[in-house]
Amino acid sequence: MSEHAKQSLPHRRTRHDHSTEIAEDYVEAVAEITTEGSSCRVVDLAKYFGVSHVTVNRTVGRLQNEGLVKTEPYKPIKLTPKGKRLADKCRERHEIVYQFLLAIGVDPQTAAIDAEGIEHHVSPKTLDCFVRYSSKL
Amino acid sequence: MSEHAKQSLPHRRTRHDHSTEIAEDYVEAVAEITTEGSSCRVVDLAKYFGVSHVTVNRTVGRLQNEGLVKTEPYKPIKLTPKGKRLADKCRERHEIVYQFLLAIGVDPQTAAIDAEGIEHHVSPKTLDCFVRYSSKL
DNA sequence: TTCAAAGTGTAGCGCAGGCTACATTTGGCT
DNA sequence: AGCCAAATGTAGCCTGCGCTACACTTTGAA
Repeated sequence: MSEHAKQSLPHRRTRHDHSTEIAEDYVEAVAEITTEGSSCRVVDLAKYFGVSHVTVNRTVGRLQNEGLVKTEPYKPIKLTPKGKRLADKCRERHEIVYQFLLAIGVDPQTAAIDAEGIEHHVSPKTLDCFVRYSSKL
Repeated sequence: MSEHAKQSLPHRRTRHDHSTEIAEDYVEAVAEITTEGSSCRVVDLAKYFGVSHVTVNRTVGRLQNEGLVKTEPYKPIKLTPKGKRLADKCRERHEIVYQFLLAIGVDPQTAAIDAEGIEHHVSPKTLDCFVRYSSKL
């Protein structure tokens, strides 16, 4: 019975975070695509995520409302300072998770896939443990 | 450019899995609540996940369509054999992830929370690495 | 037995992500 | 300049998860 109270906290957290994950994925992608040469367009993100340009468009609109990106019609997508900060944080975390998976013996391709899924659910504390372990080798 | 093809696979996968995660969480919860004495009711799941009974009701309906659970109006929720199998698999995977986090030095409470988020994104290969590491201590 | 509380079901709303189909703008090439 | 293809925008639909409000069963206690 009091099990429920104890359990509900983790679950509640997991559930809500979903739309945040997408925001993180997008700013990460915008950062990566932008630095990779030219600018980041809707079509780039559509290819990157394997979704239609419509989905990208609406999501970018949401991110703009949240102050993470900046766009004008038919113009490239840029990160705001806030978006840049988030992207940097995510990129760093992503790298830590990826390197950690490699460190425990996961093959690079699997590590790349799993890191994508895992990164959003790793708390700072756990991330610390990842760093500590990776650097121990 | 060919970067995109390489990248889109991991992302596509991550994205789709979301509704599957909830199915996994539900069968896991039903299994846990049911074995903990009496039967699993809508209200139990609502408390467990910290959501309204309406949300539980609809989700249980979906899971019934997918053949994971069985219910009749005003009756308890039971797992089908298929649901039981999934629940067992998830429980095992969950435990592995949790124990692994403890093994690398994460505190129990944080490990419980992070395990909830991480478990759905761990591939069999990575899970193997987790097992190997945990048993190495 | 009766009746109120707890549990469950249903209607209907919002948000977010997915899509196709169609309209519009850009941009490059002849 | 003109035109076509690619990129972008818009309309409208579906699914899934979240909710409140309200209706209906179950159930236990007076």
